[in-house]
Amino acid sequence: MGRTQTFDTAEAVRSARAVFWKHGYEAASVPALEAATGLRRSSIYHAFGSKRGLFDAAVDSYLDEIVRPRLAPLAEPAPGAILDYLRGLREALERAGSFIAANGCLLINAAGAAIADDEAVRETITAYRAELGRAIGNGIRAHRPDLDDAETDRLTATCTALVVAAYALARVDTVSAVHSLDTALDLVRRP
Amino acid sequence: MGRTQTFDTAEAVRSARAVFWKHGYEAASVPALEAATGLRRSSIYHAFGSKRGLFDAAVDSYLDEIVRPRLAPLAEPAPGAILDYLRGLREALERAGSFIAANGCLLINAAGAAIADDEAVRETITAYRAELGRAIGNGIRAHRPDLDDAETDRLTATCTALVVAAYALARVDTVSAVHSLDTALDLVRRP
DNA sequence: CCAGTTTTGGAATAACCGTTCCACAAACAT
DNA sequence: ATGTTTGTGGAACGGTTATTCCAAAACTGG
Repeated sequence: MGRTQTFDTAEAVRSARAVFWKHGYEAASVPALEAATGLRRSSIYHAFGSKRGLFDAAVDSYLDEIVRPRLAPLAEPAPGAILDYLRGLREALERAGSFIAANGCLLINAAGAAIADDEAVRETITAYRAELGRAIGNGIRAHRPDLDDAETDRLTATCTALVVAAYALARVDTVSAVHSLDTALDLVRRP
Repeated sequence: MGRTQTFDTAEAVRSARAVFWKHGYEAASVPALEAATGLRRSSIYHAFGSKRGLFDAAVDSYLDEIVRPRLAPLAEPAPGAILDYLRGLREALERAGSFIAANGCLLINAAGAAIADDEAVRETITAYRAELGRAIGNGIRAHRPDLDDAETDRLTATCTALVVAAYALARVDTVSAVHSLDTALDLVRRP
């Protein structure tokens, strides 16, 4: 073996994730990542290979620690889960201090940025959207077993798009973002 | 007076607009803007003051020449206008070579980028979303006079969000983007 | 305790960023 | 034709970018 790493990798990635989330990939400078993580350049490059490597780790961390915990309850056939999900997101978007209100979604932000020119990033975002859609579909099926397949699919597509739209505008227009989720809640509850 | 300008301002802005649209504000370098417009730095800075000044001109041009012509037909009480709008957007998103398919919406891309930290840009995007929502509302009222106010508002909000979501994912996931518009068409046509 | 291995601190790199400046070219007013 | 004003070409600016390199530090297996 050799010298042992003095920092906690997951914690460093979490700090870097906040920077990427707030500023986007291109505007997140290495000095800013150093400051946030408390690491020196050499440690970052040694551990992650490149700024891009750290970003990839941040995205994985984002999916595992932020996205999936939020979607997890939808996997179970609980009728109220979809409402809880939408209400939770709405509350997060409305709470002024919250990270998600100030910065939206790391991956949906990336979808409109230069980093999305990268094929691997595009695939990650596409897979994320698919995962979001499946989770919402599960939630809707559990809440509205009365709907037929076509109606379920339509409501799922609508609801997922409403969530995507809320994320896309979160940083810029809180009112629209929250309104988007209210509409989703309305549609899901509708007789 | 003095020496006359040798280039067409509107044409230069159009060229710059394409660069900002494709790469986003921060990733659009001044050399790239020089190459696209055919101007030298000095002419750009003389005419627009800064990279940011050129961006603002590009945004105005985007609204006047791209967004508003597309929304204009919705201002008149034509029942088919909303369907034409959604179908036109769908077609543009699906056509592989189209600029909008490759780059989405200049302003919605900006909403998730670092430039959105600027208050003036946020206001522009908020106003744009409002304009989009009003236009879609007009189109829906004309197409579905049977709906009451609450139903009209809900359908408008849903439809606008579906368009925003389509734009947000256009660069990354054409399938989802087109599906989002199909869902909008479906909802608008629904009995 | 020493040899081997890995991490860390810090300086150095070259390329690029947006912006400024100045001399020269070109047009209009007189 | 001359003086004045404005646009253009091109070099130069300081600052920042991501990345690399190397020597010193710290740990482990023998």
